[in-house]
Amino acid sequence: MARAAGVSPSTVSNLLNARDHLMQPETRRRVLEAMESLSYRPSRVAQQLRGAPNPTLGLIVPSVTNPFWGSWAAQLEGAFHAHGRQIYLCNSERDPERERAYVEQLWADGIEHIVLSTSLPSLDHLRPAMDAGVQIIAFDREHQETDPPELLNVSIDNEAGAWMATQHLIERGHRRIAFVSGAMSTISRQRRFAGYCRALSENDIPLDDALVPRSSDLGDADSGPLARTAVNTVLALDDPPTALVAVNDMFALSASAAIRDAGRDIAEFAVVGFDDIAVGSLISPALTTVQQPLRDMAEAIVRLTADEAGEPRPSLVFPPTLVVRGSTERRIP
Amino acid sequence: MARAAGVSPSTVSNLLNARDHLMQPETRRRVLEAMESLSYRPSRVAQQLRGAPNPTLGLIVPSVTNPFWGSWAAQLEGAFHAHGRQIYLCNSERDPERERAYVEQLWADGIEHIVLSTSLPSLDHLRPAMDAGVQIIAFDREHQETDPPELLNVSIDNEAGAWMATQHLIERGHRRIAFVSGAMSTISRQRRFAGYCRALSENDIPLDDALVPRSSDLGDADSGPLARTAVNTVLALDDPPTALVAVNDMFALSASAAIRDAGRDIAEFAVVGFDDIAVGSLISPALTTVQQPLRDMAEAIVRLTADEAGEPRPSLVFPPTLVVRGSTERRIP
DNA sequence: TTGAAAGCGCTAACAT
DNA sequence: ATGTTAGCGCTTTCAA
Repeated sequence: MARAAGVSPSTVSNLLNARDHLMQPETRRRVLEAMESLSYRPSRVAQQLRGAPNPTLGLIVPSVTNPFWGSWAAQLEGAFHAHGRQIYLCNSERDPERERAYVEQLWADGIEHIVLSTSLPSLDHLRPAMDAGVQIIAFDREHQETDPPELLNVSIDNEAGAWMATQHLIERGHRRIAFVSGAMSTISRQRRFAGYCRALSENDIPLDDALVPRSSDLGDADSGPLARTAVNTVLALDDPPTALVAVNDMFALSASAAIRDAGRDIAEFAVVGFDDIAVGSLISPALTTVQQPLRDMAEAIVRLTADEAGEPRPSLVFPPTLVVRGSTERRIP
Repeated sequence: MARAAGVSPSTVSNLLNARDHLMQPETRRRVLEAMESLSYRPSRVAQQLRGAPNPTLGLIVPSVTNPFWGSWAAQLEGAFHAHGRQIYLCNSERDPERERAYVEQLWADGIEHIVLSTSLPSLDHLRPAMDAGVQIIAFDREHQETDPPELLNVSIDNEAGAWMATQHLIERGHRRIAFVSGAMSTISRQRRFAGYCRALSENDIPLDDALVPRSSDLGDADSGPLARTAVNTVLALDDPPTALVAVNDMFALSASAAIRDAGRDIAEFAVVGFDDIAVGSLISPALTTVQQPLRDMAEAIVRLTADEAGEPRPSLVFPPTLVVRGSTERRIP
């Protein structure tokens, strides 16, 4: 391009990088004019080859179909937008191979920071990228003993959240409480289940495996069939539950639908979700759920990525909040 | 890297690009070994500087918070994944400036195809990128007279969809039908409104402006307050509506919540949405809505982006489908 | 105040 | 069967 303005590349570069104090107004004008008429944009690709960082942030989520992940993406996008930074969102379906491919693609595009919202126990598939200096921030995944030291984890206390949900039901008199989830192969789900177990145990309610239907499918893309099977299983028990804790709001809604479809009155049943998706407050009965402080978490991540490397940066755990609504109105005498 | 394997760069390049028929097994081994031990990945940045295309596809959506856009993103991602291609999702909040910035960022990263799911009437802000050869495919935006010829539009027939929704209500006996939307500044919303008007007109029902509350806010991120205001306005009329058509499912759910909050029995009211988000079928009453054939549309886009340039590629319009569920059960005698 | 030259990592044409 | 060279578009000395 520069050539077409009748000046040397370095002159253009100088102007581009605000090193134009000493520049002849006339020259500047000529260059600016040529830029405009050619609608020239400096090639970020060339800049990156020279070592400039790609300012964009990568965000990988398990399933954009689940509105929770959409809200999280929007929240994080908003927080970074306020700092003039953009986000590329990637959908992994929680497939480690897909996750690896996205991380390597972002890496290949020179992106330095990736927020990985996938709570898989092992992060081995990301080793090469991490070794190459890609900074990974894991979201929704509490710190593990075996994690590499450069990994940052940002999460709520999932165990505490599920404990609150379960404790709330117990306080309303429920003692037969099902736990509805897909596969529990992620760290956050394991923690949620642990919170459920602790609440039962603290209240001297024995854990009944029959109330925790198992599945090997995560149900991220579609919780419907899994929740239906689970609900039908527990409703068929001799001593069926009067309440259920779902591993997330989509499971809660799917389970509620299954209860209705089984001909039961949903008002006779208490349901608690997890995540606080927007529709939870629009439906009837409105969904009691556990809320994550997404805004605070997004801002913490903005700060983490702005930090100069080298400083000690601990993993962060945020407190969840129980939001009580109509779906847990009923009290058991 | 190559240097560290004791061979020339071209040798590495040859191997990388499967031009290794004539290669000494011993040499190949040495190179492969060095790659492995350094966990070497060819720099896509350098490759792009040499002219290689970035295989990733850009997808810009108005609001990842709306589950419809999440489903669309997942659908398109799945279709491209089947062809070994990845997608970067960007959230524009329907802000033209944000949209422009994302398009230019994708352009700067060497991405050639962008699916732009924003139905703004003018696309002037994207001219520079389009002139530079970035292929833009507009989704949810029917072709306009003033569109540049290289623009491809992929959309449903929004007018027909809204006509079906309104006609359905009329057939159930409703004659006072509100139209609930945020700002109608997008092409798809204008078309939907046109379909509503045509159905009324064909049935000799006068269009009553009082049943079409106006707003200047699109309500993409949060339809709640807009829907609430709209509902309260129409319910306060002397001759209030018995049914409503919403511009999308989120507005339908928000409006239903507002009706309930106003103390009305939702069963006395008929509601039709638009988009068929997953939760619509999980709630009670389940939401009657207009479905878009997302799978077909995603596959059409895969084909469009695979086409060699130069072939004539017309804009595509798909037919919507009315999905009747419980929210329009009631008949007016 | 501006320009010339080198080099980032890769590929393609050409040479050996 | 492998190496050499030039150049993609930019930035950064250094020189003029």
